[in-house]
Amino acid sequence: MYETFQQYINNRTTLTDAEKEQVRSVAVIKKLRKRQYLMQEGDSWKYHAFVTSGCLRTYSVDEKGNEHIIGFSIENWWCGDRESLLSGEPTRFNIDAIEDSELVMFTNSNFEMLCQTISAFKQMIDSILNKSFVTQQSRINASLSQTAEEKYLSFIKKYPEFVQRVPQSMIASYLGMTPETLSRIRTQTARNRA
Amino acid sequence: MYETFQQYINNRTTLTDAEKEQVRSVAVIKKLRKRQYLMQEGDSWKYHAFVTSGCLRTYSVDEKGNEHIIGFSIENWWCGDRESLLSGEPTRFNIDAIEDSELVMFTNSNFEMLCQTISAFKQMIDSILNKSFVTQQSRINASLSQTAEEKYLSFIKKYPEFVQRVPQSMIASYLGMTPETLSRIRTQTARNRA
DNA sequence: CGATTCTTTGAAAACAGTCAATCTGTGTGG
DNA sequence: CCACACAGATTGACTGTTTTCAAAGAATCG
Repeated sequence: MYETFQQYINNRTTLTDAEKEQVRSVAVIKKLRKRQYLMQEGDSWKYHAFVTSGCLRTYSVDEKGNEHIIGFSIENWWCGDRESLLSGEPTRFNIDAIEDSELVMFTNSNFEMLCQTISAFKQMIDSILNKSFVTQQSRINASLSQTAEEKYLSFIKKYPEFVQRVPQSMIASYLGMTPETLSRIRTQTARNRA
Repeated sequence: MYETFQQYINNRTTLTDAEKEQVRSVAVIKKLRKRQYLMQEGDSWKYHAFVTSGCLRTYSVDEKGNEHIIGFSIENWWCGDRESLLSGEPTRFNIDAIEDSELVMFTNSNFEMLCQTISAFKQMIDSILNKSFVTQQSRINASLSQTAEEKYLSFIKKYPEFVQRVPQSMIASYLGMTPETLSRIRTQTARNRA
């Protein structure tokens, strides 16, 4: 529902009614069924996508066929592939829906037009990119400095909402371990708490 | 030398002489001796720093005292901590010089002033942040999907200049392995080539 | 040269991955 | 409403990789 995206904007910046309407006029609603792809490896990605409901995952597939989850996107998150968007090259990643989902999408050219005409909009987007950068840096630091158990404990602390909604095997993939390892970590930490 | 930074700008955008002068007028040159800190854990970081010569590393130190290298910065790279810059919180990271180095620095407020007054400058900075984001995402994907050996081979392919300049133990830290493991990987791959 | 730093090597221990079997819960069709 | 199928989670035994600790060997710098 577009209302979710409107709320998101209202919480972050102030636009005039005309500007709000300008944004809305170029937004496209997209619905995805569970397991449906938003983007597949090899596609050329030219959008900015905002999740209003549901949950998606972005992942790569290596030569052995193993999936590696780069990120999850639930309501009020953006998703897509900046690499392909910037370079124009086909994407190395896949995005599919873990739950039935709804998105608000903008083509890149419309999105850039919005950024150029509405400076408050541009500022909001800049701020989001800055925060995403910091989040990624934290994840890199975590991957270097934490043990498997610490990674899991940090994850459930930082993203408790995902634990409920995302299969454990996908959380394992996001954390860079096998589902078996994560399962053993969980029984171990549960034992230690008791 | 400021000339290096001027060249960097010239290669990426076009500024009028007045704009160039405006940038130069707020730039501060900083020299660092090898092993000297640019930033220490707990500092509050309020700059944008560009390396004109030398080499620096950004790293965290965990509870056990182990260092984990988040990144290297050589000439024509930026360095600093966006997390502290955005949040105002003290930084979790350290930056020090691996070689005698020279930087061009801007306070955050001067830097924002430049972005606001010179739109070409702002565009250049936006483009850099976008590219950094993509680079970070690649690194996250690599950390999830590659074996230790693959990580090392990708690294020397992507950053051959670092291999010459940075101690192996620091490359190991950057790649998330111990120096011993990296050393063994190197002798192994050398054997396989022969 | 002497001191320091970095790299290599070895052996043992800790850790995570693989493969296979079993268990659990959910949802669907008969 | 039950039984079955299926996806996901757990467990066990085994293998392989990486870390740890310790010591010896290069390389670099004042």
